[in-house]
Amino acid sequence: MQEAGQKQQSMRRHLHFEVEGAYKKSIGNNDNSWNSINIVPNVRTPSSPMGLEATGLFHANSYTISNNKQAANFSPYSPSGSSFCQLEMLETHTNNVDTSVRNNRSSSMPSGIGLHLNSIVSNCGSNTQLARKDSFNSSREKILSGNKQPMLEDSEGWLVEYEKQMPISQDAYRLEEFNQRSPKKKRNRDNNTFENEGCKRCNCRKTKCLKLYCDCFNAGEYCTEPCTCKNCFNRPVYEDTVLDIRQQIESRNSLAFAPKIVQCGQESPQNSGEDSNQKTPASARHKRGCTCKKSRCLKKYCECYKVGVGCSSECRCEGCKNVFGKKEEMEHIKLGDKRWEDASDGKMRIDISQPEQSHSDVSSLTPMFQLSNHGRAVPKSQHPTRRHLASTPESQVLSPSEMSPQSPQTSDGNYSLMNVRGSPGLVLHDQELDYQIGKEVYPLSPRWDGLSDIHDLTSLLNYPLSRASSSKALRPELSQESGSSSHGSLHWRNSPMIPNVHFSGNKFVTDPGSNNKLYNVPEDETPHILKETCSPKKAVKTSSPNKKRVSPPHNCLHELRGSSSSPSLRGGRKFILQSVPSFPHSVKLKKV
DNA sequence: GAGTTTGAAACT
DNA sequence: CAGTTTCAAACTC
Repeated sequence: MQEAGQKQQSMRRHLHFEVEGAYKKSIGNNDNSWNSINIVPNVRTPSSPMGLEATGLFHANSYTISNNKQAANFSPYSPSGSSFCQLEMLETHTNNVDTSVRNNRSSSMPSGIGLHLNSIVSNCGSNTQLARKDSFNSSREKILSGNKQPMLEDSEGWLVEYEKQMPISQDAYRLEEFNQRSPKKKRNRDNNTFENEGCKRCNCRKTKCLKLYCDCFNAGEYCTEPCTCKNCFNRPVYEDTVLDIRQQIESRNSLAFAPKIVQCGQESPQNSGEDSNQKTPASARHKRGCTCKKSRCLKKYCECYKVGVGCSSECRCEGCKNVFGKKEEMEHIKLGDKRWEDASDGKMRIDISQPEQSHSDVSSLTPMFQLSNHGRAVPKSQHPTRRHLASTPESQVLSPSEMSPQSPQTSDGNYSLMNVRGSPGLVLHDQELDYQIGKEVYPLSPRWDGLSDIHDLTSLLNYPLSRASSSKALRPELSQESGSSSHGSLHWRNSPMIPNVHFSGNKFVTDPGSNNKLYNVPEDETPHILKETCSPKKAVKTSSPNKKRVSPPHNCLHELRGSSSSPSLRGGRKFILQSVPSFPHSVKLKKV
């Protein structure tokens, strides 16, 4: 630490935190200071005065919150023994604030491991993706139970308790207030939101960035420097807090952090007799729809417009004029588009026999932009430079940032990767999706919301699991090594855009060894979080346009299928990803 | 830049 | 669960 400090400029302030011995929370969340946090491992520091203790939290403690990149970057430093870290604040205003870093849940790693699925601005290099806490729930609970740390019963209450134990936090708050950017800067921030920063940052004042009001939090990201929020808890140092609250929110609404934009093409036709826009080329839409009454869906107040999608039957908007697709238009289109379905045999197929074609073909399935731009800027998702988007056409979840005309262009490959990793897209609400390898058919639960890329079953398979944050049910690996790599195996996993990430335990982990494995999740192993929402009642709720809070639609396919006796497989269409030579370029999605 | 409007989220 | 309040972003002046 000394050395490290000496290397730093004299202006640097040092925040010390004991990684192993004490669990300290820092309220040093001043926006500016946040930027300049560096956490340097291997530095021993005095125990924090903070009363919060958490033992055994840190085993791999190196991470760096890079001020330069406006991001919290956690380096995979794992000093088996070193339990102390130094948090260096560069030009910080909160020099006396101890910071606890409960880190190294690979979740926070830039590699994309543990990326939250709902990231909307995954291309924002400045954002730190939140990790699923699931993977370390057990340890955390142990820690907490033995830690006397207040458990979250109420997010606000928890914070209150939290803050009570952190006298420093009060000062930090004052400091923060003192250093708070003036509202005047808000405009600057606004200017930075998309065009300049490439990502949208928040300006929360009262919610501590721990509610869905906060765009960062909502997107599963930590607040970063561009944010002008106050009393922000949505930062890596409060990872546990964030994750707890997220879990709470998810407990209220399991889809709270689910992708808001889905490919309706994947929705069951039955899902509606009315909601057939899924079949339309303009298949992307807002999952819950909007409820605009005055803006006519022509302003960014509108959730649909904001992300560049047309309104759908899910919307309860009034006087919809959405340039990306009016509600009425969407419904009209959906009725007419049959490309998803093979009329001759009633089987649904996606033929992506050729790479480029597959892209174009699939893209044709996601024509939302094509159909609905209406002369507006083409959503970034179509931007040629976004190779991953180009190569992962519609099947992937269209993140708002991708879809938004305002979304920034990604400067590096990160975006796409993250997007693929974290933005599962297609939502199967009512259809069984199986993929066939050779002669075997592997069921993919339609409950899985994450069919993000036909090319990427990995993504597809992983997403739902991620959704099952609290689920202990872990799907077994599909590992369809049965087929030859060229034939039976699904090549998409080899796709450059497909990270070798899979869902292990409760989080995403890189699995170098299983890079080529497929995952098969028996239906009965569907994450309970998804299962539990499968009651007809909830399904109705989901489909109800009047519901603000949405239940997982995908879980309810039974209902969507009608009230047929057996929810899981019967009554619904079954999709089979038919493998053809040279998959992934030759994959057929077959409805059986 | 201040104030207003808007609709989602949260609350009752 | 419907109605209300709170919130932060979007928008207007």
